[in-house]
Amino acid sequence: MNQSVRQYRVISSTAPQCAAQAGATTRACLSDLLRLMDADAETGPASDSCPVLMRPLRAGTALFHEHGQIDAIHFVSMGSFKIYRTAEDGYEQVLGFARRGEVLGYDAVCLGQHPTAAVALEDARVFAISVRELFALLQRVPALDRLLHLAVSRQLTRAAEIADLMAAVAAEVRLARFLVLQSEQMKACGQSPVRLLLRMGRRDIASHLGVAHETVSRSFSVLADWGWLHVNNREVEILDLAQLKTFARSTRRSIDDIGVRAKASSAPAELLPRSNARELSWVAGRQGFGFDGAVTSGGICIDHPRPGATATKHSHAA
Amino acid sequence: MNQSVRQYRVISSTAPQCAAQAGATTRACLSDLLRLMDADAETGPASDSCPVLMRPLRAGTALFHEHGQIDAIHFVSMGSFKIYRTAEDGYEQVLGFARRGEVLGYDAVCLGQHPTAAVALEDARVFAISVRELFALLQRVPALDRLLHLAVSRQLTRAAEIADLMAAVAAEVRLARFLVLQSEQMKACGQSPVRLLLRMGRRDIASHLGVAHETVSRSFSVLADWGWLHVNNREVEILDLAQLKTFARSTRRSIDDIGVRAKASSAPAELLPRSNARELSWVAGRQGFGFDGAVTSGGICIDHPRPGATATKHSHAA
DNA sequence: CGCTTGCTTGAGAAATGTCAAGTCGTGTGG
DNA sequence: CCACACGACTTGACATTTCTCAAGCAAGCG
Repeated sequence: MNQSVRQYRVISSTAPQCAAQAGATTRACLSDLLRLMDADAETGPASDSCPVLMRPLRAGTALFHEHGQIDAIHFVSMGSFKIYRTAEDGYEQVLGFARRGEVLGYDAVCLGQHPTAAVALEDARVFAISVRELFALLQRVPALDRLLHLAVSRQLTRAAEIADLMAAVAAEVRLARFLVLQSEQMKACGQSPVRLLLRMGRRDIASHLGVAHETVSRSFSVLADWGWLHVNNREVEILDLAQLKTFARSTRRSIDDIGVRAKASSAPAELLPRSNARELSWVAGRQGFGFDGAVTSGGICIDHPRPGATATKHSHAA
Repeated sequence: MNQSVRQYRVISSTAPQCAAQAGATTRACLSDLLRLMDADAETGPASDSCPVLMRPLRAGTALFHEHGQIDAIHFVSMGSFKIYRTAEDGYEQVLGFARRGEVLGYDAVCLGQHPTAAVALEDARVFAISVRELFALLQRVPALDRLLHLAVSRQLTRAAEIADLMAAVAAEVRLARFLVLQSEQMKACGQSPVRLLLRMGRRDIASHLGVAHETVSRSFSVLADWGWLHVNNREVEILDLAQLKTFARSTRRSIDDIGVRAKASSAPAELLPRSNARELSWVAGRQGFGFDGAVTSGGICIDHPRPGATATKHSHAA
C-alpha cells in the first residue's frame, strides 16, 4: 500500500512526459489485441502481420497531450489512465478514468489532434494502431472494424456516466455513484468489487464530480460515518455495496428517506438535513394531450415529489 | 415564432410515440447519406442498392426509447433532438441535443438496447441503417465505414462538452457556454449564430446544465442585464458574442474580472459578488520527481495557477 | 373565457465553496 | 540517521451561491 501511495506521488509530481520516451515500444500481434477486447471473433487471416504496437508506460507519463497531433489510437491493456482537459487558466477538468479494454484517443480521429490528454495513473500498457493505416487495416480485418465499433459504442455510453456523476445531485450521491462505478469496473477486470485502491487523488475525483476537493473529503467521511464504507486515504473498502448502490440511485428528492434509514441503523442521527431536487424535468405526462383530454390529471407521473416526506425534515442535531 | 412555441407544447405534452407510427418511412439513397455527412468521398459502387431508410418524425415523437431494442442507427438530416435518460424516480437527465449531421443511437450498438432516449424537438428527418446489416454494409462500402468512424469520433468529443457544461462553474457561465455551443452549432448548420431559437424548454436546459430551472431563468436575466443578449422566451439574440465567449471561458476564479467589466459597461453595478474556484487539480508539476532530482522546481509545469492573479479579488460592488 | 403550462421573480433555507489550520506520510538534505 | 519541508488529506468556520417554496404573469388551448 505504501507502494501505491508512492506511485501516486510520482504521478502528481511529474509533468507528464511524452509516451515515446517512456519505454520501449514493441511490436505486438493483432490477435492479442482482438483477444483483449473480449472478441471471441476469430482473428482472421492477416492478423499477424499487422502494424500493432505495444507501448509500456510508466506511472505518471502521458499517453498523449492535449492539442497533440494524433498518431495512433490506443487500447488499454493494463493499468489505468486519467483523461482530462486543461482550461486556459490552468483549471483541469477530469473527464474520466480509463481501464483495461477501453479505447483512448479515438476522439481525436475526427480532429487530427487530441481534444483531451491522457496520463497513466500507474504503470500501464497499451496497444497502438497508427491512424495512418487505420482505415486500411479496418478494411483488411473486418473483425477489428467490428471490435472498434463496439468499443467506441461502449465508450459513448460513458458520456452518460459523466453526466450522471456531475448532474443534479448532492455531493455524497455523486461520490457514491463514482464508487459504484469504480466497483463495477474493478469487477469487470476480475478484481474485488469491494476493495478499491483509488489511483487518483482527491482533487482528481473532485474535478470529475464537479465539486471542491474538500467536499469530496467530507463526503467520504459522511459515507464512512453511515457505515457504507471504510476509508483509509486511497484505500476504500465498501462495507455495504447494496445500500451504497441504492443511495447512489437517489435523486435529491429521495435522499431523505435513504439517509434517514441509514442514519437510524448505523449513525447516531446527527447528520443529514437533505431535501432537494435540483433539476428534473419530471416526466410530465400530467397535462392533458390536446387529444384525448381524458388524462388531464392522470397518474402517468412516475413518482410524485411527496412534499415534506421525511418527517425529520431538519434533524440537525435536534 | 408562435408556431415554435406551439410545437413545443405538443412535445412536452405528448408521451413520445413510437417513431414507426409517426410517418411514412421511405427508401433513400446511400449517397444522400454520404453527402449529408460532408463526405466528399465518392459514394463507391454499391451506393444505390443499399438498405438506407429515411424516417420523417413529427415534433414530439420519439426516435427511440430508453431500454428500447436497437433496430437501427440514425443520422439526423433535419430538425433537432433531445437525448435524455430517465431515472427510476422520474428524474429526467438531458444529455444533449442533436442536430443535422449527428449520429443517434450508436451507443446502443454495444448493448443491444438503447441506454438513452431521443425525441424530436421539431419536425425532423433521419436516415436509418439497420443494425442487422450494419457491419456487412460497412464492409461493402468503405466510405460509409470511414464516415461512421469520423462521425462517432465527433460524437465522442461531445462528452467533453457535457462535462464543460455541468462542471465546476457558476450557473451563468454554464448558460453562457451552452449558448455559445448553440451558436456554433447554428453557424455550422448555416444559420445565424446570433439569433437563436431554442427548441427546448427551460427545464431541459436546466437539466442539461445541472441546475434548477429557476436558476436558468435568473441566469438568462443576468446575462441579459449585462447586455450580452436579448431574451424573449425561447428567442435569444446574442448581442455581444465575443464577450459572451470570453465569459464562457471563465472558471470561477476569473469571473470577477469579466463580471466587473461587464457590470461597469452596462449595468448599474449591483449584481455580482462572485469569487469561487470549485475544483481544479492544478497541474502540479512542482514537486521533484524521485529520480532525476534536477527538475525539482523546474518549469515543466504547463500553466501555473497565478495565485491571486485577478487583483480585484473581491470586487463586490466596490 | 378559464384552464393549464411555462417562465420569471422574490425570500428564506440549505448546501457547497472558500479560507484556514492541523495531521500525516514521504522525500530531501544536512 | 534525523530534521525539515512539501504535498495530500481532513476538518472547522464563515461566506456565498444555489435550491426550494411560493406567487404572479403571459400565452395557448379547449
